[in-house]
Amino acid sequence: MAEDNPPRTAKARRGRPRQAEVARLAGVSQTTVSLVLGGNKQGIALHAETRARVLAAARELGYVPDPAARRLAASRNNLLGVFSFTATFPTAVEHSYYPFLVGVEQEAAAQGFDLVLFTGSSPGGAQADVPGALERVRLADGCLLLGRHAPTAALRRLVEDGYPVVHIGRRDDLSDLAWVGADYVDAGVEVMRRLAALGHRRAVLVREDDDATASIDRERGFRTGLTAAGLAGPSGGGDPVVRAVDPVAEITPDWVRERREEGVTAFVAEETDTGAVWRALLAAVDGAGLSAPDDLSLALLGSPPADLADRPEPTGFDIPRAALGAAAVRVLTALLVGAKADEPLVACAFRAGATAGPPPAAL
Amino acid sequence: MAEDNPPRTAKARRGRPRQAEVARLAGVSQTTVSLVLGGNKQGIALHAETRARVLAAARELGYVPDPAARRLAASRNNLLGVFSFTATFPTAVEHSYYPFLVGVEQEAAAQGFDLVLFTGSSPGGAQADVPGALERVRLADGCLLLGRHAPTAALRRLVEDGYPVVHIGRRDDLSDLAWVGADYVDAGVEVMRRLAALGHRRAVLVREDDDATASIDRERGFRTGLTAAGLAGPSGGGDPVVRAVDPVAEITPDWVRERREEGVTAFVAEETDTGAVWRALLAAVDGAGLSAPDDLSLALLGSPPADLADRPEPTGFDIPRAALGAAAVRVLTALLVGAKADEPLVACAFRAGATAGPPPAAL
DNA sequence: TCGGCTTGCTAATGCGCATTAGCTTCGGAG
DNA sequence: CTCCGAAGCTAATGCGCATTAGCAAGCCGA
Repeated sequence: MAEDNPPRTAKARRGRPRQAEVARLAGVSQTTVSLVLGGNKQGIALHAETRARVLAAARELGYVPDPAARRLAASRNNLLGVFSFTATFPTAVEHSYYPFLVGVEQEAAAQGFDLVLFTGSSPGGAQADVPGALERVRLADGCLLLGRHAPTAALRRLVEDGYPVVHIGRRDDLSDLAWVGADYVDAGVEVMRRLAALGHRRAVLVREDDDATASIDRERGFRTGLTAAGLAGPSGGGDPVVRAVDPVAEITPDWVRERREEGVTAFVAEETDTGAVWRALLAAVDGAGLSAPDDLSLALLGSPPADLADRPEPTGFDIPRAALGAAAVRVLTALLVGAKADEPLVACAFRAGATAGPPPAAL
Repeated sequence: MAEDNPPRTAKARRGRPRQAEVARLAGVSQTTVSLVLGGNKQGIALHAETRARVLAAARELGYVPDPAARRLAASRNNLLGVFSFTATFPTAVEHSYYPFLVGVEQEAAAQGFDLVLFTGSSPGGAQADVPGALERVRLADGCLLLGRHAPTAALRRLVEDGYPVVHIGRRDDLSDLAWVGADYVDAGVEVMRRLAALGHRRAVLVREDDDATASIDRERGFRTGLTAAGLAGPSGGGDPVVRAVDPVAEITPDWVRERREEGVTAFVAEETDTGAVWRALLAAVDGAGLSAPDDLSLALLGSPPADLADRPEPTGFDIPRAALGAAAVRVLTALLVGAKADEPLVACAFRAGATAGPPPAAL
């Protein structure tokens, strides 16, 4: 396979000029060229005229440093990795990491880093955890993790090696794993505070039967807010939190009516991947012949599913995805220089929406 | 596994493992490691067991090649660059490159390349045209370009150096620049063919007063299709193509009525960044008290603006953005192995939509 | 017995740059 | 006159890898 490429076409240029060629033109050494063009941060004495000659030569030849060589010599890549455990750009928009990436890219650019996208799954769909997949991220100076299904073992290994990793989304299973997350608790408290301010006295939360940290946090926010705002659950004494295994089957018009009879005027749902809980709640309220915000108030702990864009905007909060992405980058770059990041929680933005109002006077 | 690295703490392994460390673990030379991991394309004899030992050692240490070093030594590193001249992930959805990236990521993954996103312009707007910004892409084996405002000079330089670049979107200003684009001409012809098949005899195209290649191509598609389908322009003999400098001011209800009196039953608009032309046409038709597809037919050469999602779906075609991204990757990888790419045009998908039908019998 | 072949591996080199440790000169203090 | 230090520059080295040349055995036929 020894096809020698040196003898290119006469026209084809012999590559870009090197520092050595600039040096020859300027009558100095390559070292001097590097010094001049590199800004001479080490403060080595250089004659102004020499400097000028080098600069002139560089301009004349159109010299541009080779980024690969520069990075090799400086032993940094200026690359941040983004690893997601599903395709980073899935076709199904609802699972898209796009909003996070908006923030990631902005912050990375601001800090002078480029981004490398790794895909955890192979394209064919036969993505059964390619063994070394996660290891590839070492190519970058540090890496951001997206998605819930990070293989713990592979991850632990990276972390233990001292490789800088930041997980987007709260994550407590690996003690040394840095993460950033949305402050669901605080956001939930705020929502409950608003409901109380509107005059509500009794509320329930419908959530998935799931133990994702995000769900847990949202429930905690609800409960904390409930207490803090002086609210209560149904008068029957039942738990104000309902875990729905099958929302459609459990959150029925009758269920809504029963809760109302127990004095509940505010119904809160948590955001889920599919929006199933919120959807079920809306359907049940409709089915009961009621409507928000007149007959009762609805709130959603999170953002509504995209396909419900035509429905009235839910009262609740938005997860600041872009801000989370940016925060993750900041934590990561802090790790790169050995600093410990401070606050990993990013505040959610309260969304007034149109599904909550004062409770009906009748109740 | 032995802790015989003198200088390091037992705990902290400095940085990623090198080939030299893999070699030590496997009891071979760095050369052998490079051979094994590099696929040994030079066909040097290697014992299968040695190979296995090396692979095992590499896996154990989590070895990943350094892209910069690889690039420096071999001029390739399995990385494809994506460079855009505005933020790759802009907040404004209409300028989003997301749809392209879907295809780019899929195809790149399929071909075993990872992606480097070069953060071309900073979101803050601070570094409009950092001189060397484009040069950074040389870290990747080849690069995809997105966006219209690529600095021609910097680009020419890359191309002339033989660096593989593919522009997404037709581009003829740089003779040796490879590109992929949507086949607007063919798509336009198809739309006109359909209109003719529905019974229309006279049509007009409203377009921006703009010389973007995409606009030119769409107009060409319209004209070609008009002729091919045996259609004509207004009976008055005016040009069937209207360049609207200010669509809102020019495309009025009266204008629509006049064209209809000239026998025009099909009104075609081109897609623009803002959707202004299509919007103006819809407004004018409404204003004239007419409606599509009963009183006349409307077609849109391209996709409707997102905020008009609730309006009836326009008849027309969709630009296959994901397919374009994938095609761009294929062209790029072809360039990498020195092959010349064949067909840079990707077919658009006809969209039946709901704004076109047979012309009213009265006319 | 020996040259020639094959098999299996390694030493050495260089990619383009940044960095460090010098090596000259020259002016001035002693 | 020395001697010293600053000014002004360069040789040498290494970053991590791919690649080339070549070395050491083992084997075979003559």
